[in-house]
Amino acid sequence: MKRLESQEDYLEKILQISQIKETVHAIDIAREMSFSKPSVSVAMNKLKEAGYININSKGEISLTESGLAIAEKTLEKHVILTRMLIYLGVDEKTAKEDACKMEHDISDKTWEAIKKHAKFVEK
Amino acid sequence: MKRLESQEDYLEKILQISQIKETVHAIDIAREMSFSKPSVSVAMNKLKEAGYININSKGEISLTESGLAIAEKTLEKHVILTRMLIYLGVDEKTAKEDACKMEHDISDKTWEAIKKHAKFVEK
DNA sequence: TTAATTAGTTAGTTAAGACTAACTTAATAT
DNA sequence: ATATTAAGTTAGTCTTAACTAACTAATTAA
Repeated sequence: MKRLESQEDYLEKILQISQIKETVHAIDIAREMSFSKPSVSVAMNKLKEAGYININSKGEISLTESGLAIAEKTLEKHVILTRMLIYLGVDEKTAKEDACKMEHDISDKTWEAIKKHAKFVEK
Repeated sequence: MKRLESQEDYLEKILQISQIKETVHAIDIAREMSFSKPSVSVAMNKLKEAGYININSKGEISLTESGLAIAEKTLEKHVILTRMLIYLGVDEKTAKEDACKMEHDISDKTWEAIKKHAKFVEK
């Protein structure tokens, strides 16, 4: 089964929320992403089915090992791409928006190449 | 009306075909993009509706002024992004694939910034 | 001249991913 | 105790964009 762009976005957001909040609920995601509750509810069940998250009886959402791996990789892409675009002279808002779209399109090979270059640029 | 990723891909492909062939037919696009004839037929009618292409009685497809503008910009992004990724050490096949996805995500602001940097790098 | 191929269209299907409306259930406040 | 609010689910709708099946129309070949 192919991994989907929207799933990466949800997993990334779960990780981000978990970094600033004790527990993550569907409603937090809905608010953060400006999506409706049903959209998030349905998406969470798909992520659960796919083995990327667990949801306990209190509705608390946690990333599984595989979910965390995707979330971390996606977030890393987001952060570094944003930084690179800002470095190139793009304003922060635009940089974040574009990075958020680009992060899903970049293959592992390209990502390694970009990271190598980013490391060089950062010095 | 928001411009769609798939439309940019179609317009770019029409431009590419027109650069190597006298006339462009729906069937050429279908073959080039590995899409079914009906998919292309429907897509072409939407592009016509939107004013991006004309289709004459022989089924020959031509870009309008606005369609050409989008096609050229998209193709430019494709070419330069591919070149940049190859420069960064990505193999050609991967570079082309990733560039084809990324080209739709990049805002005008970011594109200007990247081009400026690309110009610098090319020297 | 009839048969076969080619190009294009129409109708209907599927899938992802958003939406609203309306429901349940649980917690909170009066 | 009852009413309200909050969280989550279910059902059904919409759009985009692909698909197959089946059609028309025009060209080409036997």
